[in-house]
Amino acid sequence: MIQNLTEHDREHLQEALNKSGQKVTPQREAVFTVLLAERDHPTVDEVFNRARVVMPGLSLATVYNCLETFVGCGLVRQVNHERESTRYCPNLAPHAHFRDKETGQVHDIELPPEVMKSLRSILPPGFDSEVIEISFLGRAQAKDTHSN
Amino acid sequence: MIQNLTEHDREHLQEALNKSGQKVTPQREAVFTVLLAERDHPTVDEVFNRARVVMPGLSLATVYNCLETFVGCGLVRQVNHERESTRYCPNLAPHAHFRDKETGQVHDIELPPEVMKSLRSILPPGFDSEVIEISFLGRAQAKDTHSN
DNA sequence: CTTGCGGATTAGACTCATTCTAACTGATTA
DNA sequence: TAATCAGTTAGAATGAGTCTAATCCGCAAG
Repeated sequence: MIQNLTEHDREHLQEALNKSGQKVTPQREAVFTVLLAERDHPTVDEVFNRARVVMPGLSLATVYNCLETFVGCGLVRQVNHERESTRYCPNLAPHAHFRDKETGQVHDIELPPEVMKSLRSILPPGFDSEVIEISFLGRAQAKDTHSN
Repeated sequence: MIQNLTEHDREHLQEALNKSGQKVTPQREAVFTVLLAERDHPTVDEVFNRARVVMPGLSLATVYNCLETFVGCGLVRQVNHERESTRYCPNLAPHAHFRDKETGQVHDIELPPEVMKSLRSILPPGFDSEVIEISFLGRAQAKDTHSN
């Protein structure tokens, strides 16, 4: 069931949008709510279907727009795996993604700072990187703790 | 200019194909040759255009087929970046990819074993991974040493 | 030989995630 | 009230990749 945003999350949304000169709209709120409600790295279609329950007139194009906006102002991250549909993830802490070969589920894997550091250290001089993407493919036997 | 395969490379191709019960064909040879000739992570289209010079009748579908076959028998790796066209890379040593934001060029970054190890160590128990993909996005000022 | 088989190749149709376009909405400003 | 402008909308367009059905070709059996 989709809860409303907490006060804190609403502020977070508003602040991020305002900072890049954009407004909070009912559609953006709905999409953001969906993302926070079930942190299972949904595809655009999944977000669309979940959000439609709450806002029937919502269009797919708007979901694309909202998500792009959120990515642009740093509210969510895109997760790409091979050429599958892009997924979205509201976890902003540095983390890698683990994709279960069998279930297709995506799990967040925390990235300790020292690992980040050792990764950055392998770049030859002259290479300056802003974004590092790390993804594992394999099997997870874990009884689903949290699939963030 | 596209050279022929060296004896060594041809054997490598033949062995890998035979091992998975497939044959060396002129098309596969042409595609493999293109991949080895310019190790700049070409897209399927780029491979197609380069190979056509040497083999005019070659079809795009065949290039897709050949590349898929090669990936299947471990001859080349796929390189995906966001949702851009898939690129192909004949470098089999463990390495990460660095994508230049400006030029779009992809560079290989060597992955020392200890970094691989530290990466594997961040997986919680129960997570078992076969493939690790690491990609950087940023800017490289390096005067192109080698863009493998 | 020549026939038949199976893997490989081919052209073109198809799929489907994503992007684009042009019209519309609704809040805010002049 | 009119003009403006960001945001939304439906549907068309795009384009990488996949599928399909026909053909090709090398080779083993007759």
